[in-house]
Amino acid sequence: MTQQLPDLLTAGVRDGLQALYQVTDPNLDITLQSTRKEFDGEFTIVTFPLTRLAKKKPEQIGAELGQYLKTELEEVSDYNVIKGFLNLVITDRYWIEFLLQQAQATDFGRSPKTDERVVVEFSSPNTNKPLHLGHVRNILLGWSTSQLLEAAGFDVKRVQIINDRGIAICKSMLAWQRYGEEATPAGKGVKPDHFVGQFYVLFEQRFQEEYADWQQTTTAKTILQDKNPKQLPEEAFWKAYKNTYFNTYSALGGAAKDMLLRWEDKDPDTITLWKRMNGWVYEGFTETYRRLGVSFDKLYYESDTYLLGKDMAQAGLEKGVFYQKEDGSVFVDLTDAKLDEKAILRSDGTSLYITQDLGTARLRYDDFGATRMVYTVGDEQNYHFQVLFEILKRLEEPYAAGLYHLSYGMVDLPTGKMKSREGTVVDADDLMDEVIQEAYNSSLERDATSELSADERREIIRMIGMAALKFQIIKVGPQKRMTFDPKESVDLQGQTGPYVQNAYVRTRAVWRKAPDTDLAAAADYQQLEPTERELISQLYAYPALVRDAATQYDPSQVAMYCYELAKGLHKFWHDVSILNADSPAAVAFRLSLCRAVGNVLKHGMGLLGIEMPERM
RNA sequence: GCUCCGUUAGCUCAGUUGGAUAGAGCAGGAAUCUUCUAAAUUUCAGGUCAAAGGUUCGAAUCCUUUACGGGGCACCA
Repeated sequence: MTQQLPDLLTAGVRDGLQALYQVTDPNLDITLQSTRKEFDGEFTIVTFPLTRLAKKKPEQIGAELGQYLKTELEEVSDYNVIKGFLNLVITDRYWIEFLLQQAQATDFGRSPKTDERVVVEFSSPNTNKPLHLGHVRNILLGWSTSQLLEAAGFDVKRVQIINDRGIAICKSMLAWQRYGEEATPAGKGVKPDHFVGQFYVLFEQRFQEEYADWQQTTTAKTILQDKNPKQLPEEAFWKAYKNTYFNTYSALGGAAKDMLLRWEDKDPDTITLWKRMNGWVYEGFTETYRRLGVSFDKLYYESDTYLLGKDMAQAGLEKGVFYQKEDGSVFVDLTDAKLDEKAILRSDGTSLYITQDLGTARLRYDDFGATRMVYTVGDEQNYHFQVLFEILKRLEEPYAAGLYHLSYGMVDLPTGKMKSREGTVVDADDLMDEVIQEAYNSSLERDATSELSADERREIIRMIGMAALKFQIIKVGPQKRMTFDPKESVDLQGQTGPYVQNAYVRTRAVWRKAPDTDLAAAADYQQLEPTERELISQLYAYPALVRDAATQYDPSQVAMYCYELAKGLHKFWHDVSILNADSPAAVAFRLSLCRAVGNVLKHGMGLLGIEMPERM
């Protein structure tokens, strides 16, 4: 049983083609796929592409090849042919031995560890407001991908870069300084990151008031007349003009910019205030991360890294990858890679966003020696990462071949885009509260956990709510833009986290009832029921699925797999009796099957950061 | 204007390197709890895979054009 079935079968097909038709093309691509549910068998060979080589009809090839494989391979018990499809049935003996010998292993699905190191970046918030639904998708995606890479054998380091400086945090600071009256989160009883966010919102409000007043001045009226060539309606014009107003006329805008300058000059009072307010934010973030069940190996702060990368700019110049313009600015020409010319340093020699990213990449390599780096960042930055990776490649950085932008689509609400200015942002903490409340409401109709303590029940309800939320988000492929309805779409039934949890709980319940069963009898089990055969072949596919999902950086595949496996378990549960089965062999075998399925469900959901309760 | 991405059932989503009659869940109709947890199972209904053309034995999948939606095109981040 050392050789995997797909390899064994394709090798068998090659042998068969040679024996039957004298075909020996080593480059021949044999199409092997898993058999659809409505047909008998577990693996299917597509014979259409073979017609040219064998010079026979697909049905005939299927029949001849099927007979050959049935005779030559002990693992193949039967076959059937439908048009150009040869469906192969694997013997019960093979499946039974696989289940009892391999699928019971606690490390089933895990690849052997290598010492290849990968850095996964995710979350990377700004420090001016609390985390919201968009961050939640980023965090769940980044976390589950990091788990997936770990299961695939990599040594994973999880990091985030915290955008702790800049004009945004200065707005919150200014608002607190002017209107906060020395208030503190503890004093107000508000979660500290939300507290800071309130001042960010307050700044925006005051700024809008100031802007509205200013629009009545004669200066403003002149501007509206002179600088509106497209004849936009007044409201639209002012909306478009807002940035210019902030930067040129606004007193509040000026004050915020002054604060940023003082921060850059390391003014002690400004730094003290900055540290204090960021401290509040980190306290709040820590709590949110804890509830989400994620953690990091290292945090990078933009205040430490925003000047990095100048040495990379210098190195690039020396290598001739970059060039300097007359005004002193440094550029890279990527037009031959179908990208643009991109600035690396300003004419005054200061860094840009991309410069910083070059420096940070190098810093991570120096910190961890990672040969791969994954950036979990929204798809609006696709172009930025193309440019970044291309530059790093040209600089011949040692990790350049292992860079990956884990790009994901925006999360929309049923009402449209989330917009912080319009107050339509779904807050991460509120969202978690809501789903857990929903799980609680739902639990009131049941009594399966009534004999447990209040604490234990609360813990189970928390797990169910979080599973619903996480599964809902992770099951959607990363690159896809998704719609999330915070009220209605957190279902607890059907294709959901709790559905999978329930399947696991069933596998545990049956074991609680029969803890001392002698499992040795399982080896005597002879004939598989259809649902058993289905479950085992699903288990069989798990290790390859984890590897594929990891190479594609796609946790949604694991989510879909867990759902399908849970569905198989539920059907099995409905169709056959476990503890009251006909023979001791059947009881032992089915208990073993339950254990293997339970292990895989727990492992797979664990990769997604979803916990499994013992009861629910 | 240039460029990238998306469009599959009323809604939310799957759909492997091109393969069988395009699949799930929710919502709607109908059944199934004295038996290992009914957060389950079974069943009915629901489709011009955005549109047109092309390649192929075979296209939701690859190519071209179009429509609609979104992103990106700073010495911003």
